[in-house]
Amino acid sequence: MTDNGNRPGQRPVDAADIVAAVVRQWRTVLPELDTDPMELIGRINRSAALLRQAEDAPLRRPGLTRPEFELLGALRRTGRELTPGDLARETFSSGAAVTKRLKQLTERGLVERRADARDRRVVLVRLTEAGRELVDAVLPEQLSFEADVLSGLDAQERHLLAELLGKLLTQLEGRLAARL
Amino acid sequence: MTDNGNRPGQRPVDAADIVAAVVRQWRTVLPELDTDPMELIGRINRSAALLRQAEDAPLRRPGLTRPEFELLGALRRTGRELTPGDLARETFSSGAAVTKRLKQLTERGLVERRADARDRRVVLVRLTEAGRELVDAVLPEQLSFEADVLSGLDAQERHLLAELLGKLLTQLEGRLAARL
DNA sequence: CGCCGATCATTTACGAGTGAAACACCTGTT
DNA sequence: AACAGGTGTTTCACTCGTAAATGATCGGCG
Repeated sequence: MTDNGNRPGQRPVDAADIVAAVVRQWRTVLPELDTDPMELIGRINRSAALLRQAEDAPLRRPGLTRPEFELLGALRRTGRELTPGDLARETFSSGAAVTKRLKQLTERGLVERRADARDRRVVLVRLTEAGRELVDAVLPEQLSFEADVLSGLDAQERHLLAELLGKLLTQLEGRLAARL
Repeated sequence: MTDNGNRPGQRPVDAADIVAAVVRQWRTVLPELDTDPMELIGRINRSAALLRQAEDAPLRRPGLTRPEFELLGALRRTGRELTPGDLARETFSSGAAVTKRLKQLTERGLVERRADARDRRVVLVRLTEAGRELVDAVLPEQLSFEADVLSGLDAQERHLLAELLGKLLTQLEGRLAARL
């Protein structure tokens, strides 16, 4: 494939991103360090931070935050009513956070709560018509915006990257679930 | 060309990670959606979240948060005194956050502030001896912990992944810098 | 020299998330 | 039937981050 002068003892990375610069600094100060994990984890974190910062442009227009949108999205894609507990699991946030978001989204008329008939502890949450319409309107914009942001990579690179991250994620999910 | 049916093995989408499951849900509900960006961005975000959640184990022992450690690391790897403004740029956080962290780290005796002689607006921050020792003690542990977390991928996959993310990051940095 | 806009750090007010406690309710056991 | 323990949701107290305002200082320009 690409031979980028992968000489042993010398690193293949002449990349221009910030993480590469940071790693170079570390190596000049503490040369015996194994900096490999930084190159990967640092880049994942940094990419996520950059994406989070910019990616939400189409969401901000209707005044949504990303966690709010993910909550609405979970309801939309499952197609059924979900409990706050379900939503906490689906969006990987605490129950308390879900309660707060539900409060706001209810006030805006995007979701509705109703009591469960059989078990009165549980609350069932569903999208209102307005909520469903909002998700259906925003999601394509958001996806096209994201596609644009990712357009610096060609389709093959994107798929390869997604595949590798999927593999990593599968491992992490198993490994970290075990630790909890 | 995107015949991404549910045939296992043909597309890389038979992955078992959570993002794949989410994408599958979206496709059954809104089949006309181009879900490709989700597979990539979703996985980046989710990986970052999972890593953040677990990765900091060696940091917590000495009672450090990750942002605090990154501040100390910036001082250690540059080898010079930095101003709060520098630190804000290096750690990608707001100036106010840096001020708060400096307060705590100063109280713990890990960093020191001193006034700049030429320009009395600026403050120069440096590691104390204890701070330097702490970074040097914790960093190898942290890196080895991270290497362990990443061990589900083999070396070749890790390097390929790091390389692709580096390319993405380079693009994002340019693109998003332009938007600000 | 003295003012004016710019720059740097800090303070302030506030919003959002978290873990733990509180509350309501269910279920199996005696 | 009553209770004990478990589960689901909400509330509470707290921490952390941010944006905007504040205060101090610099540099240039009339």
